Amino acid sequence: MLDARFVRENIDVVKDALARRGAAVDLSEFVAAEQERLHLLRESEDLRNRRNTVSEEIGRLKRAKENADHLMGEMKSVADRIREIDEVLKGIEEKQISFLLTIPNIPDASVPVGKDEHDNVEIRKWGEPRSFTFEPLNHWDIAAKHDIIDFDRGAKIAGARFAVMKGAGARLERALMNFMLDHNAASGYTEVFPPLLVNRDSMTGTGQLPKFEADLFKTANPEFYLIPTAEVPVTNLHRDEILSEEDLPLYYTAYTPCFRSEAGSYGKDVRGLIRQHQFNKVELVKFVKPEDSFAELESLTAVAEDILRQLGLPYRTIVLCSGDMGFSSAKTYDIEVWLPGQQKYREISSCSNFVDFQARRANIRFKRAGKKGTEFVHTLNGSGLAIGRTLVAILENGQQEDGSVVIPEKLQPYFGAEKIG
RNA sequence: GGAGAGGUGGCUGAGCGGUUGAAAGCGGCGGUCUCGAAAACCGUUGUAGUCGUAAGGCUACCGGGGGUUCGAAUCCCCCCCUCUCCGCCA
Repeated sequence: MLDARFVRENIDVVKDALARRGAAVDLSEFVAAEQERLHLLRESEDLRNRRNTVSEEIGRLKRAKENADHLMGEMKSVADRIREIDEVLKGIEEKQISFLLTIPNIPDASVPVGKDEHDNVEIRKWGEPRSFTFEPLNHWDIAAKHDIIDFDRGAKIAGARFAVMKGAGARLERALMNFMLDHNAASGYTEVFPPLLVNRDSMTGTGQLPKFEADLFKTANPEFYLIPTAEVPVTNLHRDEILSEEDLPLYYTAYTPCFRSEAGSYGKDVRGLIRQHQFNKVELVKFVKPEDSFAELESLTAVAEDILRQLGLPYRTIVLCSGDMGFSSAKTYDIEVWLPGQQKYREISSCSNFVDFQARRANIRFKRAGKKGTEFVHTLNGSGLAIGRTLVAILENGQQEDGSVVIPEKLQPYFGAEKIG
């Protein structure tokens, strides 16, 4: 969420920034409401001041056994007027907050301006896509050959876009989870295993709500939301907290299943493991001081990239253009892994700096030693990595002419074998 | 699921209708003392909004939301959370 005062004092900055995102937002109504709000706020506070003073006087009179009826009568009407104003004020504030909650973050100046994914800019590339002496298969064909992913039974027991991992497939899923967690922990991230169901406040804190309710799964009674990413519970770890300067930076890593209804994505990646309603992911989350956050984004992205290097999977890193970034992000790098089955780089990680956008929503602050007041922390996160897609990449990149799949060396101790088949 | 207890400042803990933004203690910060430190003593120590160039003023906040009242941390209603006991369960 953007700061109301910042918006009213920087209308043009906000307007320009949102235009770069392709979001044409009309701020005039907001600004008018803001003026009205400040006006009423002053009136209400003046009246309260009067009420406080006079009420004290009434107390004094009563203790002295003197009559205070005329003052009490006057204060009754003052109280009524305060109630009236506050009701209007409350209406304005609610409207403003729900408006601000739907305004996306301002892109950082270093983000390339662009309309959609075609305007993203590649900034790094690692590894060479392997040249095959045979026609490389899609992961679902490889999986079928070894009977390690059962899409049909996934559909039977749950529905479309659910899969059952089986035998070496299940084992590979587990091996990747442990490998990634160990890797991230060794990079200085504290491992956490959070709740997978969260309340509405948490979803609002990280920006999923109120705007993207349709993308989420939700329980009926009592009402909980299934997390679409560990970013939600882990970032909300410190919601409504004031951290001290020496606590920062905080680094967390978490494995969780992720649940996404992905409304509107139908027709895309209908086959295979790429787009599922439930998938596993290891996440990286940081809480940092504002002046460090862009350097912290670089180092976070480097940790995620290193996982792919350890696994020997070719990838490239792109910086998302202003029009393609997520709602809450100020700057995002996507890491894309090479998939021979598709002859394409596909997203396997998304690393973002949210600056103070989530921190303001979730009220996560810190206090500098020796300084008065508090500041919002900056939050960041990135996948490190999406497990299902990593598994896809291993199957497709490791496939051999005889149909077997070579497991990356660093993963073999976790997997317990050198190859599948 | 049933029964009970409770949620107050960084922490412990008083207050239960009128100088209470909140006693007291601990902690933190500054100072006196000391070669230095400890102890002791003195002072200070919440967050946010708003007005103001500033100094500072005002307003709000005692789990959250409503209500009663001239006035609420204190009274009433609803909700949330924590703890204890019983039941059930991995």
